Amino acid sequence: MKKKQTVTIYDVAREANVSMATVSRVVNNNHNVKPETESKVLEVVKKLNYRPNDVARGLASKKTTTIGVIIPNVTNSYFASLARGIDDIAEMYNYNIILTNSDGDHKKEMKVLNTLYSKQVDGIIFMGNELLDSVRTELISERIPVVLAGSVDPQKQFASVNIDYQKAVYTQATKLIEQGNRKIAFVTGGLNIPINREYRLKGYLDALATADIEFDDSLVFDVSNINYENGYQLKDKLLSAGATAAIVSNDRAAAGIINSMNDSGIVVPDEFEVTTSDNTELTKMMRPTISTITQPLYDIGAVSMRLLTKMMKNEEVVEKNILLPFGVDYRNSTK
Amino acid sequence: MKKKQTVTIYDVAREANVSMATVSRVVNNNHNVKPETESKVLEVVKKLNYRPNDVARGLASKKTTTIGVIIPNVTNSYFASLARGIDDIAEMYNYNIILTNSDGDHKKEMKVLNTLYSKQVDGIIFMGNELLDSVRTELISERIPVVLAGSVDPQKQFASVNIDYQKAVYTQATKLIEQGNRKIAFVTGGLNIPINREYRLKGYLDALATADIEFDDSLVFDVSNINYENGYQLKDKLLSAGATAAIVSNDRAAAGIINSMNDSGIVVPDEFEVTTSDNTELTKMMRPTISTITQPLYDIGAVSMRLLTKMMKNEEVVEKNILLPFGVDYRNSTK
DNA sequence: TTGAAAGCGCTAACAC
DNA sequence: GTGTTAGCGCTTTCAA
Repeated sequence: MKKKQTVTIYDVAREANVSMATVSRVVNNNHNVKPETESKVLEVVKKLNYRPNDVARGLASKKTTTIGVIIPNVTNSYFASLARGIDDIAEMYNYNIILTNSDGDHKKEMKVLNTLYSKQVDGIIFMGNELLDSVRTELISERIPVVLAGSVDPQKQFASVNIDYQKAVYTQATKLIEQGNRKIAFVTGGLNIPINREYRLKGYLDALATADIEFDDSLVFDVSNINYENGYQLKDKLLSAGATAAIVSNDRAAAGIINSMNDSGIVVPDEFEVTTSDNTELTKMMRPTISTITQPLYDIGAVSMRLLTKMMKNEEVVEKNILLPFGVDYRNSTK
Repeated sequence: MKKKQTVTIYDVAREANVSMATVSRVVNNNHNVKPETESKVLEVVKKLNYRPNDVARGLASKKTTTIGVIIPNVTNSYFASLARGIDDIAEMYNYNIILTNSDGDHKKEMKVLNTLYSKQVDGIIFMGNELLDSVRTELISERIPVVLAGSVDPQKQFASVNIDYQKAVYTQATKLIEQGNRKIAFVTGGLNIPINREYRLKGYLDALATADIEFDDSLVFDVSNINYENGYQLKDKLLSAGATAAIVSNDRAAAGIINSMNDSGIVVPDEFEVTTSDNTELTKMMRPTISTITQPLYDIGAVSMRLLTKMMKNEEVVEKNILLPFGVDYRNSTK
């Protein structure tokens, strides 16, 4: 397979009897070109089937119109939804995304950042549960715009787009309390992670405090690798801790808990209530359907990308830590 | 935010008292360099924190170590799994992927292909249900390697990685027939799509023929936009056509059918059996769990990428249309 | 084993 | 409004 012979800006210039600079102006919609010249150039562009080489452009202009997206795992529909929002807006602004999976592994994050920098990306959207110091340092080292999407940074060092997780959990917990639950389990994927420790857990604690319920730390379940299987395994512990409801921070884990309850004859929601937080499609497909925080996942991605375009173009950014509105849907896993 | 001052190969050369060519050789692991020279250069590289500029490299070498991945929708876990396999192998071979969503829209596919070509990608992995002629033409026009992942091309014009869909459906249908079903619905997302028309449907017909059951076309349900909701709506039609089982080509649609059956008191699998084909996580989370073809999704992506690396390096490719082994898992949506 | 030098295809001053 | 020209940072002959 022989590679196609490429048509360059020089070929167009020669054929149209103008200079390369003029062709460049036309191709880049620079208006300082006489209409007749422009149409002549355009004609030749079409005739020769000229397509600008973005790599050469990138080298000359130091802009690649490519951004890096670091995602723990595309296979996780929470992140996939964000990625979709990002890509759509990127396309709208003529950017492309280089997508890389990190598995939330800091070594991989470091490595990936380095290759993204080598590729001269114009900006970075970072998703991850945690921002290790080394990664943080690396992230600012190149001095290109960075936005955290659906990922919190308590230090607020970076621009970010999220919902108010603390308030969301507070709302869920309060509702469960109003329904008579006094022992509500809090199931989370690692309290070492800021989003869980600094926001979700606080929302839970706030609700308890408001209702004058004493905090019982045996009701906090810190499941480091939170997934369906681990959720499924959790049933006995939940029950023996005396919990009558659970606030879960991951849809698949919530599904696991519900299935394992039902599989052993415990009726959800009558005997045990469950709420979750991502509103992935799964929450509607499960029986019972799962009550959940409704996060605008696509929008979090979309807004992140929009914010990044502003930063890349040095436009004014009024608020760099954006909180999008959220909802709480009560479905059939709660009374 | 001022952009960081960049260290170039020239800086390293000067500081190490060698030529740019030598630095280039060292950085690229070209072995024709005296060990002492090499270590001296490496030292300076480290000291100056030199990082090669891939854009400049790409311009000079005409290789970007970046490939384009065209995917209908990352949000669909079938494709997300493929994408994950692709990215992992890409990383292993030091490639990055530019990911773009096409929604299976041919206009978008054309547009995206053009921007990928502008970005000088070294290869393309294409996913999509259908290969329109215009897209086909565009796909070969640039003469760079292309692999279809989880996407068939009856004309076998492109390299591809798939499973034997015909045989898979044949296996499922035969099993349902053995269990006594005579009226088996075939639910598919568009017979205009080759994979459904040329492979899946044929597998279904083969099974009927083998069992000497006459084909009844009122049992074929052509749902163009196949998803959970449309599956859910299908129940009445399925029942009034007299079907006692359904072979569905999409997990979410199968979930919809099952939920709607159960929601209206029809017991799956006792009164109606369902099989599906993607083995996404959902099939295990549903109650009843769904019997399904088990496709090695991750591997399809991984093998596609591996194949592409071979093509990009002009290595010999023994078989360009790869069929990976599949299985059929019988779970609780069948007797 | 090393260096010199010519590009790769484009943009961006700057000059006219 | 248009052209000239000097790079952008690197790879790759070719020659030594």
